[in-house]
Amino acid sequence: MANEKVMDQVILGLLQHESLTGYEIKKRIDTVLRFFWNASFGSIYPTLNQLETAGCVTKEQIAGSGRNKILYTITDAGRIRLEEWLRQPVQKDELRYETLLKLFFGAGTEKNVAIEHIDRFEAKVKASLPFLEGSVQELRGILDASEDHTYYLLTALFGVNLYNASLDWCAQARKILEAAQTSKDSQ
Amino acid sequence: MANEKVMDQVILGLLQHESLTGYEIKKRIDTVLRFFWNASFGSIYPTLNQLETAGCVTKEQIAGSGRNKILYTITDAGRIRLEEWLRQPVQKDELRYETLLKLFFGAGTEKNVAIEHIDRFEAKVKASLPFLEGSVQELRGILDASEDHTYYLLTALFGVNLYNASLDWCAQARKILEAAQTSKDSQ
DNA sequence: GACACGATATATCAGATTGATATATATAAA
DNA sequence: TTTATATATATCAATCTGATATATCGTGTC
Repeated sequence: MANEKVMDQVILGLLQHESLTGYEIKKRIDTVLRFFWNASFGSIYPTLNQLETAGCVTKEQIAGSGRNKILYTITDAGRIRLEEWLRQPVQKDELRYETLLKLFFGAGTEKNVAIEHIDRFEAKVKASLPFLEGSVQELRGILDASEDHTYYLLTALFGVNLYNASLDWCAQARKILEAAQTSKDSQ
Repeated sequence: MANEKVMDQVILGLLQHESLTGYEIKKRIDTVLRFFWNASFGSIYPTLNQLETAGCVTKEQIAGSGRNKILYTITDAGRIRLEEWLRQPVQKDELRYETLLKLFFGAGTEKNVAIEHIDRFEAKVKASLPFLEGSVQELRGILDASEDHTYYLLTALFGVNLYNASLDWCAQARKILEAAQTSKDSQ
């Protein structure tokens, strides 16, 4: 048993809400889970087959008009497996920021290079914030409609906190670099 | 060429500062890079061999007293390769939080389970903050001693911002869950 | 009507990474 | 003396990513 494969649970979690194809699962991950989880087709399709073998999901061929399409539905066994996982303590929360890596080793280049990394990082964060802030606003308005909305709100709120803290940091970081520049210039 | 292997650059970045063994590289990653990057022996040792073959590092057998030990030193080619990478735009900054995943799918269990996840998350963050805050304080005091310190400060500062934002979120999240609990109880 | 383009849809593979395990010595504590 | 922990390298199965292949569908445009 050892370590549960988290990908299994992501798929079961999405299927608990509605039956989906592999392609639709990928889209869900890329939109709603995007800022705290991601996955590729190369892990989604094999995992779906494993879950079917394990009896956690059932396949259903949809013959749209020649194009093949496979709809997956969660089973009772799948729901039980998901619920058990949800109760277990979290194994790992991980941050993997190449931006911080390039800054940490940044003394190897000019300060301008570091500032450009910060500018690009800031631009990415600013581009992502509106979606998260929109989600928070929307979810706060429909909190009573479904228990799900409360949980979605929690995650979106984390994103807003993280991204605002990131923007604060961008301003602080630029100030520190500018100060360092000044002291060096005056040597 | 396509995508540079980031692990190569992490090792070159650490070796730029001082020659190290594979084991010492692992220790550096686990302490100073810990909160925004990590790596296992299974990627460090093979990568070191690849870097040697590519002429980016040189090996040196250290015969301490029977125990084998291999010290790696960066070459000029390695320094050039690192500097080129430092100038290139960041490919990917990634967050991978199992905690948010369990909360997102959390309507499948009781609210108490969600609160426990938040409590454990908060405990982990609180345990990590002192090290980061200590680093910030220390680095601010020795900013003039080395250009490196400015860059180390930037990354430590990001950690402090992130972790403080995380603690804020824990309080917000608990409040939201408690409010939802109340409205359900009063039905 | 022909053509191009992007979205839908599944599948596979090389290369890279993790977490575990194996092996062996050194050091410190009980 | 024994036990445990730190130092040190190495390898492996399972897994994941990013790329690529294949094919259909819908939409816009020349």
